[in-house]
Amino acid sequence: MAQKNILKYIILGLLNREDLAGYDIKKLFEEELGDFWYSNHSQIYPELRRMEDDGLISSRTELVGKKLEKKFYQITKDGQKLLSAWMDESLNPLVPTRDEFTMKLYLLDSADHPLVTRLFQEEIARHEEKYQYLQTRWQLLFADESEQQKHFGHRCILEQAILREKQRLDWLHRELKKIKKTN
Amino acid sequence: MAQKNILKYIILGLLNREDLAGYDIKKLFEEELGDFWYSNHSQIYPELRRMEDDGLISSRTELVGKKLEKKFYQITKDGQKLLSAWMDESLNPLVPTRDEFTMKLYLLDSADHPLVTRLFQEEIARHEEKYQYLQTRWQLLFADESEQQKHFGHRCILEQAILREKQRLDWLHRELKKIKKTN
DNA sequence: TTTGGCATGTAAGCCGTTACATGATTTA
DNA sequence: TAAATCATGTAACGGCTTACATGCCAAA
Repeated sequence: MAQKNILKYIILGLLNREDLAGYDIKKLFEEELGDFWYSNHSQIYPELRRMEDDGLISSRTELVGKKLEKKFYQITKDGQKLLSAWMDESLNPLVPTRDEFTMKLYLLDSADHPLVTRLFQEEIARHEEKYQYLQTRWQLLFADESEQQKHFGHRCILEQAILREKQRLDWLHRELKKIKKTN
Repeated sequence: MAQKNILKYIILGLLNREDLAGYDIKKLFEEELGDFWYSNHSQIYPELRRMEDDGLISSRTELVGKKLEKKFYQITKDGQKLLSAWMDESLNPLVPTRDEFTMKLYLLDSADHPLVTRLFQEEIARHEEKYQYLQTRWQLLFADESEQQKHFGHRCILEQAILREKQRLDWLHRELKKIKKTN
């Protein structure tokens, strides 16, 4: 059984707000949700088909231009029932994070190891980049105060992601300083 | 290809410090590393076998009691080479977190929804429990100052995990307060 | 003597990634 | 008109979880 198929419920949740095509869902993951959930299109399309077979969603086709077909899905009554059951359910157990940086640090097993500094610098650089990107995005989307109240969910995710990066960076810088002192 | 087989390198890193049996590795994941890496024993044992077939590790058997056999693995020269190559390599791209709580919150799409408060309370409760557990563990292991200098890696992981839980809890409490005000 | 922990495996199957594949539309 | 983006799929495979399975040892 492996993990619960949570993607299914997330798709239901998205379709519960508006009709979407597979491509739209993919875009949402890339541009809005990706920091807390992500699926590739190669997982999305087959899932949509299965969900339609199961009667959780239905589809209609619209033309883009003259030939290109876009398949919009809408949630059904059954889908809504299943969605609200999931919403009512208690959360699944926390899955353990898998953090390659921390494991490397753990395995070096000493603050003196010559690789430690480089490891920190690499981790700092990648989080710095991400942090900058997220900040730019926030400016773009929510700097205008009239937008503050709208997009509750989107803002919630983006701000959480920004905070997470900031806290990570702070910790990394603190630890690196400590390490440099002892050497 | 999916993900890189990082478990392999972690096992190598562990065996590079001391000989271990599969069960010992399992125990390490459960008691020491679990917050930043975890694998089930059903993944560990076959992996060890493959690694031995590939000449990265070798094994010897010791008796526990009169009949029970325990298979200790040690790292080979080839294993050490591969380990140090991995250590020198740059980190793999960050994998996106999958966070069911945040997705549910996102999908409720409003601070007013009756489920929001319950959702927060549930998330707070589970992180509170974890936080308490981790704190107890720190006390147990590192309260004695003579232990402070030892176990660099273990302490690093435990303290990181504690900080993460604390920051998460702080955020949850802050947001919950905000939400209650607007209602 | 029973219970819990030690110790090592195998099998089925889902989740997710990577790669393969194709074609239309829009934009620079 | 070329490049980027829109749009939808399939195939192969590895990682990981869950469940099945067995037996020994130590401690209460």
